Amino acid sequence: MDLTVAEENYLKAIYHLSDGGKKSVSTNDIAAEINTKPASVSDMLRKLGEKEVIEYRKYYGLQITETGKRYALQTIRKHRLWEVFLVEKLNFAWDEVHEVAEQLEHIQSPLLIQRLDAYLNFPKFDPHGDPIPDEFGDVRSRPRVQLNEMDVDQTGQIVAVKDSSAAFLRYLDKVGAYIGARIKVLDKVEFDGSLEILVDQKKTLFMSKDVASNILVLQS
Amino acid sequence: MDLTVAEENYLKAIYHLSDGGKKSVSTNDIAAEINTKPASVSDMLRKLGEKEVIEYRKYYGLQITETGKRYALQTIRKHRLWEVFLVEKLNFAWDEVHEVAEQLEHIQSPLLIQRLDAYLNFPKFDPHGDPIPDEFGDVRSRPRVQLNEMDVDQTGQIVAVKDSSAAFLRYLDKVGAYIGARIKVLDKVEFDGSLEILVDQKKTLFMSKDVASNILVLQS
DNA sequence: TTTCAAATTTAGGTTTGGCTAAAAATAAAT
DNA sequence: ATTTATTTTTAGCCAAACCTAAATTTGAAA
Ligand SMILES: [Mn+2]
Ligand SMILES: [Mn+2]
Ligand SMILES: [Mn+2]
Ligand SMILES: [Mn+2]
Repeated sequence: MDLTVAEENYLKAIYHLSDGGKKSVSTNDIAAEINTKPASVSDMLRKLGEKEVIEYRKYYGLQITETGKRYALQTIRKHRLWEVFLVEKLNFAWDEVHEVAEQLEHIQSPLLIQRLDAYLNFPKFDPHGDPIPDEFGDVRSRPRVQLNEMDVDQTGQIVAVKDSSAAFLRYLDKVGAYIGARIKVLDKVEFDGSLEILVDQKKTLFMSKDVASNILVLQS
Repeated sequence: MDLTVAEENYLKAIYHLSDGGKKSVSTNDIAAEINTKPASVSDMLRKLGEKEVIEYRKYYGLQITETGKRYALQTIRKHRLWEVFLVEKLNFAWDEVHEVAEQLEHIQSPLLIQRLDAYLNFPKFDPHGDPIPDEFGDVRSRPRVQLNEMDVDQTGQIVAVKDSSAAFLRYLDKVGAYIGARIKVLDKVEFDGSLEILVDQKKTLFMSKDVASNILVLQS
């Protein structure tokens, strides 16, 4: 069976919102995620149910099926491989890749993805630190915590960002935070949860709790 | 104004069939070229006329406008740049690239094409020897003749193929003809137009007139 | 000049993926 | 146990891009 571009986008949104199939997802949440109206989502859910990529019970939520998960992961794999290509080979900044990858992820050609993967040297993570599923849909996830949940004096390495918006990524560029940076929590303000961190043993940085909650750290 | 994928494909077909805007094109020819029914073509021609990318007079032919030409050349540029990428970087064979390039040519991102062009070192020709229009739509065409029209003892270099079908390209691979090969016409059979050529001063090759007519040569 | 075959267009229908407005179901609050 | 607010679905439309079948136009042949 072949999915349309719209169906691929819905499935990807559902996969993300359900946290990989764990949580149940609401019609309104999907509508917000992909910028459509709830009425359109209802319609599509019926169709996805008929194609058996989700299990859909009207008025109650939906579950993504194993088949659906495979399709979603395939699209995510393509999205992230293209993001790596754009950054590594075409010198895109990490805040410029998302829109283009949203288009490229729908190109149909197994050979293309296989060759691209090899050309990029089988990368395991995309420019935002997100893991790239292998061709069978297996994801190697690393244990990671939100920076705002770390305690004073704890150390680690920035491995990913939760928010991939251009605004957030450019802010990180400006203050000198990047994937791979070694960090240490120097201070935490009780009142608002903001914190002071040391980056690469030389630069100190103040950030709000909101910013910190979008930075994911591998603790050491 | 933004064109849909279908509109881009129609415009590209019209550009090719009209030989770059020179000849007039028929509804049936377009239908054959893009595998649709004449009725669908009529419908689309009306729309393209309204968008003023062609000048359309019902029952009489159509002319592609300057605007239309610019769009067509933009799509052709993207198609050919992607073909170069697939062959040079991802090790696709020259008979494997067309279908994928048909999809990639519709990705919308001026930055992507600009970077891709630079990454490929501003190539002037695609893997089939066709010229790549520059970002302004200017095409640098070389004078070239069909191999079947050359006379005995004339020499030259294969610079392009007219037929880019996988079947034809694989045939050329098999017999050892390729873009860049130096050739000399050794003999021509009066009866059926078939000919014997010398490739790279070492290998002789017999081919039908039909095959020869799809090989384009820069004479020397 | 009439006739006729081929090319082309129009009419009417389908699928996909949207939309708005209205109806229905669920869940929360009295 | 009702009422009410929220969520979700249904009903009815629309546009794009195709289709088949029926009309129309054109141009060539009789
Ligand atoms: Mn992305
Ligand atoms: Mn990413
Ligand atoms: Mn091609
Ligand atoms: Mn080509």
